[in-house]
Amino acid sequence: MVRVRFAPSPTGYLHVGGARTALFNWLFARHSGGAFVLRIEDTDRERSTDEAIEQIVASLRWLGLDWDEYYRQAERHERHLEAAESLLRSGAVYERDGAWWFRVPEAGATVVHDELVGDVRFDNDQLKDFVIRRSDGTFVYNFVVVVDDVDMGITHVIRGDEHLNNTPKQMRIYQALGYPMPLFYHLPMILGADRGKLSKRHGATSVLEYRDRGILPEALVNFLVRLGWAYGDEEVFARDDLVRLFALGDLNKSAAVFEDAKLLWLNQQHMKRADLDSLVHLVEPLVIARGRVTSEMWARVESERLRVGANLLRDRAKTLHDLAATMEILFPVPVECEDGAAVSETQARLMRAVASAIESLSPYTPETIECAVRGVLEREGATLKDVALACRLAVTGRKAGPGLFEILAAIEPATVVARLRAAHARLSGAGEGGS
RNA sequence: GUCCCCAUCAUCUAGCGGCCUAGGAUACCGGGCUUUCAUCCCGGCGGCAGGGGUUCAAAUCCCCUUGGGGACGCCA
Repeated sequence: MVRVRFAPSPTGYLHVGGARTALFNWLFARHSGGAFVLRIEDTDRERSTDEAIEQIVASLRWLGLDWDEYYRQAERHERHLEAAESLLRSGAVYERDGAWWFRVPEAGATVVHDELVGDVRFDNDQLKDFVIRRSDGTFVYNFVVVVDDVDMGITHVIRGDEHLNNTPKQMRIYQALGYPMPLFYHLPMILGADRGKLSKRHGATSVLEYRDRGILPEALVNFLVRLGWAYGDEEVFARDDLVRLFALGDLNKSAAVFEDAKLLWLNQQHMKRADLDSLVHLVEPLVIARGRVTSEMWARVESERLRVGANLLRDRAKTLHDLAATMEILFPVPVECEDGAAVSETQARLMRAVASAIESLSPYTPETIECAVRGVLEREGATLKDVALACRLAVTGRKAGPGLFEILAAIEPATVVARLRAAHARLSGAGEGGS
């Protein structure tokens, strides 16, 4: 039975590097039908905070990484003390200045068998005796991690590269306690664009920041898993695919740079594939948060209209915020025109004609709208190019967007007609002294 | 400084001795489609860090150099 754990220290938010470590552990557990344990490593009472725990939990939940067991390391103090006392009795540990020190022999070497990196040899003379229990009575990471991993039956320790140098110390503890060792996998780091340690100056590093930027969790998961793992030439993976295909043997051992461009592309890909109702549901609070559409207005628009609109608009959005911005036009709010081409008097007249032609259309569909508009154009001797931009601008406020007939059909006819007439009045009214 | 790890296009990667005059993806640049933008499709640009070996044959194995990263806490 596979048992793995993710063991963050609650000293800050969950960053994308930690999230990827958690993801690999979770994928391996789910792929193998094993257990995924979340263990909060809060033995440093100075730096651990409850807020950090809440942030980490919220991040994992948002990513969809569910755990089967949950532990707080600080709550296992009695058990740690018991293990440490046995080492004190056996002489592997001695007390000095109130702290408990683990004795490391100077001769020989300790070889770490890492399943990813291979055998790594550390000469023991580099290892010095180290503290396992502070003088305040609390225990130190290198000791408790071993006791907990053994007690929790962890079979595979999959963790960040920075722990490779700690592993020989931990191995000595496994040996002193007479415990069997798990398999070790030390993952390469995620770097910033300058190949340095990923930090704030590279942009967002917190998982929750990506949520707030309108990234879908499945897109972040897809992006992170591809930092160090590949399945042939495949790029876009649904969560189920990952669980099915993931294998530790396919992990890469070189560090990867985190770059936003591909994440945004993946986000678009996942938005294109997303269930429409879910997408509409996700974008609702974002639209309302923009301040122009109220929740009452949202509730009044038929859900089918929202689905159709979201479907048309999602091909043009990299993030949920992009989608929210364009979804606004589906509601009866004043249109704010971006700077556009000048609209001629002819175009203004045509818009009025279009408004009348579609005013009482039934059914009101892209096909019937196209038919009506083309009828107007034919009578007026104009082409679609003559009115498309003007109508689009009048109705959506933008120069670019979905096909004209599709987007007109997605908006309530009364709103469309009102916007066309308002634009006509604004344009021709100026010449007639205003009205 | 000491120790450890890593090294294929700008970036993510495929490659696990012959299938490689190195494949895919993002980004970028062209073209197609279209009422516009996007999606989509087609094309282009672009890489095995350098040097030694081993081998009939090396991106793939070994060594050195260089470069990058990490660890050296009574942090995790």
